[in-house]
Amino acid sequence: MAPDQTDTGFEAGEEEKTTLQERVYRRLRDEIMTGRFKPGRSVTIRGLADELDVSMMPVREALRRLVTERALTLKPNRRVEVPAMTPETFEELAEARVALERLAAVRALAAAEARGETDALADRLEAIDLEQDHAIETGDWEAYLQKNLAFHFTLYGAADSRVTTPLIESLWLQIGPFLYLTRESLGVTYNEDRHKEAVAALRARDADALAMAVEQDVRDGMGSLPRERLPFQTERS
Amino acid sequence: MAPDQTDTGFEAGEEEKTTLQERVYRRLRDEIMTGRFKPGRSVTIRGLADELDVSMMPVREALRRLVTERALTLKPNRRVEVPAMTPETFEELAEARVALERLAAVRALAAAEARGETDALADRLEAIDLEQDHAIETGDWEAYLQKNLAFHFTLYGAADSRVTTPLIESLWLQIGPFLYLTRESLGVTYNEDRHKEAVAALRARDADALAMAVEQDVRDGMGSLPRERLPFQTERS
DNA sequence: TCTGAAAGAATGTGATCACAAAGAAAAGGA
DNA sequence: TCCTTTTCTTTGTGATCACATTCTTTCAGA
Repeated sequence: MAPDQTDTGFEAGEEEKTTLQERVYRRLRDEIMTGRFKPGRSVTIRGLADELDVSMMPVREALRRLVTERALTLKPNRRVEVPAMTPETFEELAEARVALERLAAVRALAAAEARGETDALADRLEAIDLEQDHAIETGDWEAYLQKNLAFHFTLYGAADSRVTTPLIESLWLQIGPFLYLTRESLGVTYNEDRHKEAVAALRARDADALAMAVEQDVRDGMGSLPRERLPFQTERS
Repeated sequence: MAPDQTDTGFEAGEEEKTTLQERVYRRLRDEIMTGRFKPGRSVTIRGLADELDVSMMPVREALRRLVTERALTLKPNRRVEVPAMTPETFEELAEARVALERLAAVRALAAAEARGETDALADRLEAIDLEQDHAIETGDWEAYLQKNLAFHFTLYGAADSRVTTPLIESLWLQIGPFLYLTRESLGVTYNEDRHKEAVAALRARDADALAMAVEQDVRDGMGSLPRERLPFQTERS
């Protein structure tokens, strides 16, 4: 993993020599992403500093960074909390994902083709998709989400986009914790495998079909969740 | 302006009672946006702290925030600098703008229509556009950019999008300084007025036409700049 | 004149402290 | 029992300092 703030950081991280702030940030983000930080939980600088056995400074900067990335919210009281998800925000996140991930997918195809790595990329994606199928069969919700994330970012990573990819990451950071929170209330159900459609489009060098497969994948994944059973927050919990 | 980090902050700010860090952040961002921070300029915490007559802390947090928003870059040396623009990044920024601003425009139309404010919005946009025309006639590059920014964010602001608008702002923050830097090397030239097309589409409640007008406006604005004369950096300057 | 090592200055990171504001708890009055 | 007021605690913000790393300058040797 790169030592600076520009690395995507979505890969599982080995402990490396970086700044303390960076490690605190990664740890907190990981906990948020996997839903271990429940909305409404009090997040205080001193509390986390004690818990992580560091001083206030690294925690403070990590929290600010997460707030800037919208993984956390800064309330008018200056207090930080895990943001609550509303149906409106959820809808908007889905739309933004469609817009940006279509773009990223098309760019990925162009970049991979330019380097002659399109088929190699398709192979890698296919392998990930197989693992995801396995997760679905065994009903492993966390593994399913993990493989889904890997699929998408492996695809977009091929584009080497320093603009688009970070934007998409920001969206996942907002959606992620919410999806993990649904793991108790939902079984894994999937109608059509859009990932296989995407891989096929990739092999066919069909940008339009690829964009459509990605769009449908996003819509399926976020739209199929039954609204009334999602853990939207109306009050604190 | 809101006291927390979620406000867009693109409006001209009156001095209000916020945190020191917030004011430092706003000031630095404004200087970056208007190109007063030339790429390659050394940006140090202590230097800015002395210059702004505050301690290191507010500057430190403001810089980190700007780095997270990609208005500044954190080099591997841990030093912060104004990022250089490359043709590839410029192209990608344009594509991302098209994707997100189409979405924001369509959402703005829907939201305005739901509140019955579509014509009022169109009126406001028309007024801004007139001012922009004036800026073009007088050859005032800064005013032109300023009015262009106002037009776009007035439109998107109608959507009340807490997800999409910040993403677009992040893109403008990366493009803005670059555009301001071109003010010496370029005259203001504009072929067709896409803003008028956008207003017309808004009045006609035609989402597709609106999206197309916005897309063309973005492409015109960024594509019409003659590549060879843009201040891309290959070395430090 | 050029190259490379060494000394000095400058910088980012992290820790600790002071202070004001916000929250929570306790006490007082009806 | 309920509401208001007061006290005490907790929290974020900003300042200052120490230390290790990096950058810059200086100087010696060829």
